[in-house]
Amino acid sequence: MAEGQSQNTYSGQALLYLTDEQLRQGIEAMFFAYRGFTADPDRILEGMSYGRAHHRAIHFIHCAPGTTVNNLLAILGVTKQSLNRVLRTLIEDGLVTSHVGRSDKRERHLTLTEAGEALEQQLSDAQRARMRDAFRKAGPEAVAGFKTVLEAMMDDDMKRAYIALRDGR
Amino acid sequence: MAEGQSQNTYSGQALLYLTDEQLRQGIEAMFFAYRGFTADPDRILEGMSYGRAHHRAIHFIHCAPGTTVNNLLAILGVTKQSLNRVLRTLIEDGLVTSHVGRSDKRERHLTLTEAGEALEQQLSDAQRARMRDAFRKAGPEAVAGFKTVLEAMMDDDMKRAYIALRDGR
DNA sequence: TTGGAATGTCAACAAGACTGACGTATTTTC
DNA sequence: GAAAATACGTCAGTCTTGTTGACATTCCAA
Repeated sequence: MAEGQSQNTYSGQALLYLTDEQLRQGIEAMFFAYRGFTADPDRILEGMSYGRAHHRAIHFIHCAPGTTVNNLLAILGVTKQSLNRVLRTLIEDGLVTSHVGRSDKRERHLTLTEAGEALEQQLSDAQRARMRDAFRKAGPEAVAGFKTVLEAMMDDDMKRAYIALRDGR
Repeated sequence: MAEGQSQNTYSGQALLYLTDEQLRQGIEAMFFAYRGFTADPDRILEGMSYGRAHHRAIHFIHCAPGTTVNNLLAILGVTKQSLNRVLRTLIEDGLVTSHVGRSDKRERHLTLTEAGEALEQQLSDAQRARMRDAFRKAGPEAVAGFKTVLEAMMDDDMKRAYIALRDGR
């Protein structure tokens, strides 16, 4: 692990947090933390023939009720065919309703049913509980830093989607 | 988004960063940031018949040269069948070598070949570049908070693996 | 009005995860 | 020394979730 150490020692002390070793730590922290992040909802979903993809769809339909398939596509970053399979099962199972658009009949507007909202609640309760524990342990300043770094790590279009969701509420 | 607001207003100001809305923001930040986090290596890997699973294996073999299959299994959190498929191709392609253990001949010790190290370098350069940009934009205090929150979000055994890797260097 | 663009659906396939069962070599335990 | 446990590999089958390709419907603008 000696490679590339030299290129980061330009100005002595101030940039020590940018050494390759620190960056590698950050990378591994992301990897392990993401596992924890998804563990609880995954556990709930397993055995009910749903997966993480269903969770994501439910999450964002809950946040933006009446959103279109295309809109959801942009947020989730998958192909429409992939999303369609997930949506189809959710609609069949009565968790999501799909309404033909009034002004543009090509569009389908998606909404959670009562059952869908109930599952969303269950999933996000579990995920929030972990996030809340982590936030509480870390304290408000750490949480601010956490969000700052994550935002800086996003692709530009993902950042736009994130900001739009955040400010749209 | 009116549900559950009341349960977090116990003590007025101090815990505002723990509202459901703040937690939801954190959840979405994790989702979007993780996409950015994996985007660059994914782009490099695509078209060379490797995927994210290969990247993860290469990463941790690089970090702990001579590690055993069992060890890697524990860190990656997948089944041996799943890991085996990945390792087999990496060994066939001459990126990883597998040596029978000296003291315990049941074990296989895994190491990156020169070609393997080259690919690791290419992948981690890309991932570190993004992490470095994010860290630099956010500043040292934010980075400290970022790591604190991520660590608090891990499952206990993942945290142990993370700490061991961190302190083992 | 007609042809292109946009939206969404169906079908087939691949990667990567999983379980379960089995085989082999080696080590540990009784 | 025999039996149990461990480490690893492999075959076969399934599931989720991503991909492309082909196609129907709807809208809009030339």
